[in-house]
Amino acid sequence: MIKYCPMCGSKLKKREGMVDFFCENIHCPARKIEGLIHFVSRNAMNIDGLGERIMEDFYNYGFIKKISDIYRLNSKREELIELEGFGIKSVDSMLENIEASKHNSLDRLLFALGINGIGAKTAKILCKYYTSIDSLMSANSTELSNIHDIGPILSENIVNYFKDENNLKEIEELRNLGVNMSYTSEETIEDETFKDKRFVITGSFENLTRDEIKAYIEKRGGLTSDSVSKKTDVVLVGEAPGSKRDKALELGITIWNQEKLFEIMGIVEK
DNA sequence: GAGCCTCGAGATCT
DNA sequence: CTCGAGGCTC
Repeated sequence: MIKYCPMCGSKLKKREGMVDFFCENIHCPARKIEGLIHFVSRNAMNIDGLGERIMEDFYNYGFIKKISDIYRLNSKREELIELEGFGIKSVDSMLENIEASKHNSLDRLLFALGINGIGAKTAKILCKYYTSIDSLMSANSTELSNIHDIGPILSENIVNYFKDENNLKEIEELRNLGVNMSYTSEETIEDETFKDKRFVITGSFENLTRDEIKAYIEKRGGLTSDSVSKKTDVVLVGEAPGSKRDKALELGITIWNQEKLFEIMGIVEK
């Protein structure tokens, strides 16, 4: 079944293993909006109060056409307050959150930029070798390929991204607007309960998001990943698990249900 | 020992 | 999908 983009009429492509469709047309407004939404999203720049809905509206009103516009929004304060559904409080809180995001570490920014193939994890890996965006920008593909987990394709994607005039311009704009471009976050491990244990999470848990569980595990020296393999130590199975549960059973991997997880978290936390 | 292939593992970033 | 390990060939 072929689907078409409601925004520009181009064909929609399905991404392998992903639920969403995306528009083939690089210049499609829908794609630009998607990119902007990605930029502010939880695991990227994490700007609260500027969600999907609002971003779409702001794009259509012309307040935000490109990512650097997010950091120019404070000059539109008076206009924003006049908008329906907004007031002094919500606008100021949003602007504060935007301001705060300027201090994010480089790995968040790298992920937020949406470089092809560079997700949250790969962004962190890159930051271990390049602690500022300038050093990353001046790296060539041979050098990048030498990094474990970065191969020729990712290297090319990175180099090409930083070759693009528009991208370079945007990065300079962001820099001038005060966005941090160096790696500052350090992994804080509280204890080693889960040292070198590999976890996979499937399904949902009461009162806890996946990210919270993930953070909990990582703080205790554990690792999380998205796919089950024989290297996985524990699979956390919540409500409505996916095929990961089946795979865990197939491979005979330890399974913890919600009860077990909460029990362990209770013991560890006291 | 370079150049292939295949395959398991793990990340993808809209 | 991409990466890298390991196996195979020349």
